[in-house]
Amino acid sequence: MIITKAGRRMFPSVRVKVKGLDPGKQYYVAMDVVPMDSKRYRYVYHSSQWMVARNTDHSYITPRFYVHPDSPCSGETWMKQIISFDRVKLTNNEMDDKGQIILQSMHKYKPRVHVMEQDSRVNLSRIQSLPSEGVKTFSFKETEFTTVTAYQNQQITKLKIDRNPFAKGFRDPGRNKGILEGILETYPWKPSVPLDFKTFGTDTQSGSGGSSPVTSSGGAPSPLNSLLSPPC
Amino acid sequence: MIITKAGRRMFPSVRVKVKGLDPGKQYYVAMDVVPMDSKRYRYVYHSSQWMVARNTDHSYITPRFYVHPDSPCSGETWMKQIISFDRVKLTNNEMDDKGQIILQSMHKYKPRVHVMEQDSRVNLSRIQSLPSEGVKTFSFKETEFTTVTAYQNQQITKLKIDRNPFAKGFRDPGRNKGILEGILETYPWKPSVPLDFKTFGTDTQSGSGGSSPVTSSGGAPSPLNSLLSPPC
DNA sequence: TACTTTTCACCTAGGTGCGAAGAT
DNA sequence: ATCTTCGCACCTAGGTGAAAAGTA
Repeated sequence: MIITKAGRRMFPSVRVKVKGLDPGKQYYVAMDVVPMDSKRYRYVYHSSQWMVARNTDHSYITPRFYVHPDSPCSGETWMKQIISFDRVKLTNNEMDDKGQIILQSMHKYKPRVHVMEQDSRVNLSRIQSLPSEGVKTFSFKETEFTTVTAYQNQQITKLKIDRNPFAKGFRDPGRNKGILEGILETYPWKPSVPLDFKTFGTDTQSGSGGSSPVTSSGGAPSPLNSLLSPPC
Repeated sequence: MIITKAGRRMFPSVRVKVKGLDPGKQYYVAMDVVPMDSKRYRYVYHSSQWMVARNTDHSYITPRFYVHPDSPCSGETWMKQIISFDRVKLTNNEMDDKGQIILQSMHKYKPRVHVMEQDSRVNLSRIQSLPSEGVKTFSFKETEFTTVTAYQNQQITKLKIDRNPFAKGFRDPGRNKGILEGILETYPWKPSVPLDFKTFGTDTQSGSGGSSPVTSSGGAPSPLNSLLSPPC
């Protein structure tokens, strides 16, 4: 994943579905990115793989949280939409003052998604760490990535150019779809099983099914629903 | 002010400063637009003024609220920034389902700003009207406007073209600044006295001073301040 | 006649990878 | 030698009033 001083969006972005929430309760949904290890990597071109370049980077920085802009929002609303973190920005600037997620280049990371009830009456702007109760954390092996300041691999570059609308200007219209393209179009980008607030605990990986059918109840819409417009 | 089926931003937009809030408490800030009367107007070009065209339009629609996207937010944060409603959109489509503010063309309106404490434990998505306590409402004569689907007055058109960045393409670079331009540049667009949550009651006009100096206290910034990023 | 709707060129605002230049 | 930064052309996304066409 590209990181820059000014901050760069992730592509593809983290997108999840959630179930098992109480439709009437209010929740915050947030994301952070944690290191897989403390190793620095380098990409070996001729063998097309990442190798350990150096070990033990010190200076562990407490990860920053990105709170989903729809927060806080009712369980009902969270559950009926895809929750997309497409505005998260990654930076390598340790002095960043724009609340962006700070990472080191040439390292491996894993995004996490947190779902927390609002009514655990902690003032989110004052606590030092995530509350230990009323929070569920999810992550997926499929979303692990390596940070770079410039792409190391032609296939990744092509993937981004072909899939990211903002890179359309670099697309090569003359060429037929290659092997990679074929793989991409059938690849299951994300598990079809929604995050289950009731079933999973902290830092659990998904993949197998959860239970807890979604009770898609519905408080009657009121004239003032627009108070939280767009519907939230 | 232009209104369209798809929704049109206001220009200039409503912008306020607030003081007298409890820095530690959480507040919602919202805006709505209420009719000045139930009259329909027409613009008489040769006398350059709006005349009553017809009286008593029935079908009073409950105004929609636009909640400022930073809501909820601490009093401390609200008070240290200009609160801008530049993303509000006005529409003449009574069937609008995007939460936009619905108005009738050729009528006169007045924007209002509401500041309310969060802890009045009403679920905002379920109540039928604004709570009667813990809410302060402000409005300003300077912000009254008449709705149109096309400008009726060349001076207004020129004003918008000259001041709205998105209308830059229509600017006439050859012409010197006219009389209107001169007036505009010295006009006090908004009162310099911030809204005082403690002093004013419901639907009060500003203009004279309020008391209540702002105690710009400051809870020490915590690592998790970014939980509400951008700073809020 | 008196408004409203639609389409359009022309903007602002900002997200891409490229390639040259910079840094260590 | 290896990684990072910066300016750039080229996009997406969407906010303007003009002018033509629509409505009643």
